[in-house]
Amino acid sequence: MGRKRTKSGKIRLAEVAELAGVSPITASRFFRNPEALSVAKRTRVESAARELGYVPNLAARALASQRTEVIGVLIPSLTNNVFSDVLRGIYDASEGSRYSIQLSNTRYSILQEEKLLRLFLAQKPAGLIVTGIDQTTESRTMLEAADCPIMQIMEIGPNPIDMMIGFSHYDAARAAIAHLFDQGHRRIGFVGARMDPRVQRRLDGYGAAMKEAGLHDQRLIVTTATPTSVTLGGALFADLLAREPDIDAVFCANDDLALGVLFECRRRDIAVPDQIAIVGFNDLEFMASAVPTLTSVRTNRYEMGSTAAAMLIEAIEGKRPEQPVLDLGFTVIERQSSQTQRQAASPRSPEWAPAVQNDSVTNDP
Amino acid sequence: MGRKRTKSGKIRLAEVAELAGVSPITASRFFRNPEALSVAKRTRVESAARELGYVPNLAARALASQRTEVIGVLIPSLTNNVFSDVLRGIYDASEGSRYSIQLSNTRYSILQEEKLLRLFLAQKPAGLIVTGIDQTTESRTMLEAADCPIMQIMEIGPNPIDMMIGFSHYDAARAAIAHLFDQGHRRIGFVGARMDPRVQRRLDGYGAAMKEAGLHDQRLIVTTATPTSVTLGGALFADLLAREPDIDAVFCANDDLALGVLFECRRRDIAVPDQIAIVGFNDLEFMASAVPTLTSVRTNRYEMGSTAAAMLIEAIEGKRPEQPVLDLGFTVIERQSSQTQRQAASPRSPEWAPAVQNDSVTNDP
DNA sequence: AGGAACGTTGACAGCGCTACCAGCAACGAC
DNA sequence: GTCGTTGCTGGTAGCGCTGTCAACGTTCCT
Repeated sequence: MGRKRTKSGKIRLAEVAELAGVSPITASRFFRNPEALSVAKRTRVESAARELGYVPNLAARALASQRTEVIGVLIPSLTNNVFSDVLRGIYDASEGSRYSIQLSNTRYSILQEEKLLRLFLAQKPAGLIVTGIDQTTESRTMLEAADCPIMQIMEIGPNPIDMMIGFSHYDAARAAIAHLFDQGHRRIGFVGARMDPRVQRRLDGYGAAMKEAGLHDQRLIVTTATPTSVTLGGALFADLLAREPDIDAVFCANDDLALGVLFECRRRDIAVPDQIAIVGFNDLEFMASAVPTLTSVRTNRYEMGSTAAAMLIEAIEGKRPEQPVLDLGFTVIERQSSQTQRQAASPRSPEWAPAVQNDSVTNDP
Repeated sequence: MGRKRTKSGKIRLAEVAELAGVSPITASRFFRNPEALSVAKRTRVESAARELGYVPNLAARALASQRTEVIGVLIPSLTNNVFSDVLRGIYDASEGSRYSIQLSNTRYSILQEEKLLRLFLAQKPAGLIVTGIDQTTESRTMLEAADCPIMQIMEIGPNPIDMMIGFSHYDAARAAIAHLFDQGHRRIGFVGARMDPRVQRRLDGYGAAMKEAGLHDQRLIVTTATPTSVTLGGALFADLLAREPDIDAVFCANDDLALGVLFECRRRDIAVPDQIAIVGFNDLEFMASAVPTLTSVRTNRYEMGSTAAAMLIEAIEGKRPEQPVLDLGFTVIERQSSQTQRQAASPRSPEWAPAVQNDSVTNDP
């Protein structure tokens, strides 16, 4: 009958092995651990595989080996720019590795996260990336019991489940407020939307800084559970102004809100930064380009994603990092929107020039 | 010895079947086609599965059935807002279905796309979503030979591989230019970046409209292969102005560029729309919020993703749509940035108000 | 020279599920 | 009463790959 062919006409490992003149198991090893083969067989299998155009059947491999080569990723939003940068890092780092990414959207719900976690874990992923440190206790239990490496990203905190990579949103917010204090601002408002745990911690950092300076005032804080948007930034700022017309600065929980505030200032002919300073968070690309250029807290999102995926893959392959918690820090990028008159008088870049960024107040741990 | 347990301690279908007092194959059917079972057995299997907390092993299922429940998605960019909206639609529509999404990033390279396609096809996906209509001939051959439904998204054109959903970028650009003509503009510049095929077709639409009006001038067109950004919008606009100071409008290939142009106008004290009108493309959220509010061409991105996934799943399950090509149309959203003095004199929304959108020039096929 | 140690290879036996087809009961048509 | 026909159920036989462990040849040491 000659050599058997798989029903679908696809090449199997057995065919490769036959052509190479080795046993199937040896051919199998070639794909998983080539170093274990003698050079002679290695080249024979390699050329046989190439000649036949062999592609391994992942389902069969997963079934036989009792594990998959899938990294599960749980993020709260698919559309938030912040997460797309992180995601790009994750995908870039996973490319070229044998692992593929399985992505799911928790929509900022830890209950949804728990549900998805259960789904993921049931398929024995090779590793898992989850967002933040605020899982349900049930989720935490499952993650701790999981027999694969776990990476928590976006922020750092106590009691990592396994590995953790991010930065302190609390400290970042404090640094932003410190910068505003430096520039002489005192009545600093806070504008926040969505209020997920990380935004909440930024608010906490803001609150702590204000309290220490004896400047805290609950009425300076405007937040909403509504998803963030530029338009919302303008609306929240309008609320803030209506309540507290004497504010001299606004710290926005993210850059979209900051842009909305800027537009609202423009609508009302409020001079930025002379009448009101604006500071955003994340340092999205447009911040450097706005008029005036907008101060923001830069976070290393792409690096966070790529490092997380790279570390996770290392851990999957047995090389656990000596430092399981990595603080990627942040940088307050000071731009025109928060610089006082005196400093703006000798601008580092002329007003009309394509916005140039000047880094400062770095926190690189 | 009692009942056998899987090595990992997980519940297998056989255990469920045993508890339910049916054969494994009957239990299997319960999960794939419950209607085929008698009501009695159906409930027995269901409660047995629940009691044991059974979760099917997808790898075994894929191996035995020779097909996966994976939908492959190939998009050019993970960070472009346009695609994140589409993706969200795809993920939302796939949720609740049995299918999972396998995402890959082609980085705007059709060679990379071909490579990824080969990878995907080798794993026999249940269906495939690819971006655009400009595949390599090799890719096209593979897709046509694939034994799963294929969905092309983002635009429509002749010769669909299988199914197609999108809109005409050419027509959308023409509609935008027609609107500018309506408003009395004649020297209309084009600013484009990245220049992927869809941006190219917008440029073609612009060119055709200008030619027909006898206003075409190659010097009005500024493009670059560089990835798009707000900052780049400002820079390209600066180039355009340097070359053609007498332009009275700019059509931007996307909204980020438009925002950059707006900021650059502000930097140079150019009045918008009085001196120069601005029209963007995609109608991202911030366009309605800018000062002045920015005219744009709205596209139905989320709907595109969700409909594509829903139609694909239907097709996978044998219910092919009677109409395999779906035109989702577009809408020119006219805002302050392109409305002439006369009309602005009686604004539909006061200048200072939170931006309100007024839809018009709809193309809903 | 004998044996241990190492590097390399192969046989066997599944992994958990489903395709295929056969079997059986219940029912209606002729 | 016999013969389909339909609806449901089960047995058999893998899907393509890898874990385990034994066996082989070679080298190096004593």
